[in-house]
Amino acid sequence: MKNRTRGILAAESGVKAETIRYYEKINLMPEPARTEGGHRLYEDAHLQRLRFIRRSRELGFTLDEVRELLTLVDGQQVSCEKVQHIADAHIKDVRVKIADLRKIERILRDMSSQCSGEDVPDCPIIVLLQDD
Amino acid sequence: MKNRTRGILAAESGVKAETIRYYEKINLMPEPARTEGGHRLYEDAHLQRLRFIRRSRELGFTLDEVRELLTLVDGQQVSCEKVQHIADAHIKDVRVKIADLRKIERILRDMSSQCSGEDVPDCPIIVLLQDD
DNA sequence: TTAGAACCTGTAGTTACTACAAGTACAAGG
DNA sequence: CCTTGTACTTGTAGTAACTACAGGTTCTAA
Repeated sequence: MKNRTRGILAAESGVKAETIRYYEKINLMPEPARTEGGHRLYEDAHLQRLRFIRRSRELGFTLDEVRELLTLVDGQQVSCEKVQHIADAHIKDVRVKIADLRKIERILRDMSSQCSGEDVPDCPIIVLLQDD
Repeated sequence: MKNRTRGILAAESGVKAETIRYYEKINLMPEPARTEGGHRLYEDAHLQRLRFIRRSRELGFTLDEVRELLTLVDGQQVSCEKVQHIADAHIKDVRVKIADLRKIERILRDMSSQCSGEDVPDCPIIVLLQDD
């Protein structure tokens, strides 16, 4: 019910004011009403939508995935199946990323442990980075 | 000793030909000699440097970090201490990323498990995404 | 009324590439 | 020697998801 300016919406949603404008530009957020002078006025629906976007982004969904999710939300009845499909695909991505980072962490740890930290001519880390 | 064109260097290094040109533009790779007609001719040193860059990138170092590492390599004597410092800072970054992704994975898993996949009016995933 | 904060617009910068378009060089086969 | 096709040359624009201006206007509170 309450109308708010962009700065207020930013504070309420946790999304930066400039980002809100960006989301409007790429049609992720609908254009709000304006004051006579041209200032944006946001309603509760905007806040709800923006929080949805923020939460989705925090969970690592791309803006395209968020857009898909929002399309499903916008439809009169949400297709649970489709939502779950998007979420499950994303879980897979996240798991792959974790596995990759674990490998990287192990290699970095091994490299660093071989380095005494003293200024010897051939730093083991550099040598390892040069290996193919 | 062997000279090579950009395409050959790309094949030997595992870095795409266009990316090599990009690295030259941002002064990560030195300008190579040219044929009379203007084609680039790379030497072994270029290959070695490019492999170093590729390996560092694979381990998640940013180009700025790679640049720092290369500066240390370029110095007549490598400072092992500085190299280890960069590597250790990067390990920390990687660990933070892994921790974040684990949290995300758990939340996504929980969300998905609450969703039956049937088309009920309020998909639990959507509801959870709307929570603040 | 006036000062200053917050807003408006459009545009450029960020990271690390990738993908053109339009033209030139080179290597191999005949 | 000539042709043909591939690989090369350049500069520029696009990608994701913002972020940061500049230069000007509106709103709010004292």
